Amino acid sequence: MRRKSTVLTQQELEIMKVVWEHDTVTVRDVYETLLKRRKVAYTTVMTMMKILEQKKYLKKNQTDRAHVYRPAQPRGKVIGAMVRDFVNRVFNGSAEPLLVHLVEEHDLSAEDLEEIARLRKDRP
Amino acid sequence: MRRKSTVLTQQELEIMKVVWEHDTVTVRDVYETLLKRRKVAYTTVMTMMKILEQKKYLKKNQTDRAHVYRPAQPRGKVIGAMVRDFVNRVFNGSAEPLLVHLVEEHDLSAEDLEEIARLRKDRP
DNA sequence: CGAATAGTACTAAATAGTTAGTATGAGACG
DNA sequence: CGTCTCATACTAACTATTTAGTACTATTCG
Repeated sequence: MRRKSTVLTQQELEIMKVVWEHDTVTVRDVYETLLKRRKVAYTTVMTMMKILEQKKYLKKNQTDRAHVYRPAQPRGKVIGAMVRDFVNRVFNGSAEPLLVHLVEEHDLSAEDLEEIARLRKDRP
Repeated sequence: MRRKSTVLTQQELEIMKVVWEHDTVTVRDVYETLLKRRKVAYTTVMTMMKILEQKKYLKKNQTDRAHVYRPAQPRGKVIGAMVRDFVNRVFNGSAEPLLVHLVEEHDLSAEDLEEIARLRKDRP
């Protein structure tokens, strides 16, 4: 089936989170991790992981019995794309308004911000 | 049809952006604004606005000929909910990693951050 | 060996979201 | 007054995403 979304969809993200945590996984690994949180079928996880492979988020290599999957792209890059997509869609591409929301609605102190600012200065 | 998403979907957001810009709109107003950007049918816009009314994002009052819609919730509140949802889904609820992404991937200077921090200090 | 187990591929279908057509009615207007 | 225009309600259908069943193959193990 053709997929439209360029960034990860909700369920794809859930699976990628598990993959990034473990770095190297089988379908069973992901299945069992997800099962702890919610009911899901093994084949559902398999289907999603196949889609993720087609979309170049995962790569697999046949080790012995089961396929072994690993991330095809670093976490930071993928999440970064999601952030950029969100900023584009919701804030028409400008990050400042999002910052303001974060400061107002989450408990971010001035100190948090200063620390980030410091980090920014160190790596210009 | 039953809707699942609690926050605004992509197309719902596009329409709400137009509504917030104008504050008081008819279906035709929104339709014509959207048309400038992409092909869309009048009835499509109408359907979406009806859904938005059901979801309590819009309220309408029959003024004379056409229904007049206005936002049922302030922009900041709705966008804030979207930000919170995003932070929950992508960052498991913690805002700091999102901040780091914003700093690294968008062109946010240390000065920007300091200004936000100042704003934060003024309104604790 | 032969049954149970674990894995994959292929396929189907349910759910969510988006788009738009058709019927219908009320007011404008020649 | 009959017709044109614009608006709505209802409905249908398409696309995207998610979920999972079934058939088949290889491996394990008593």
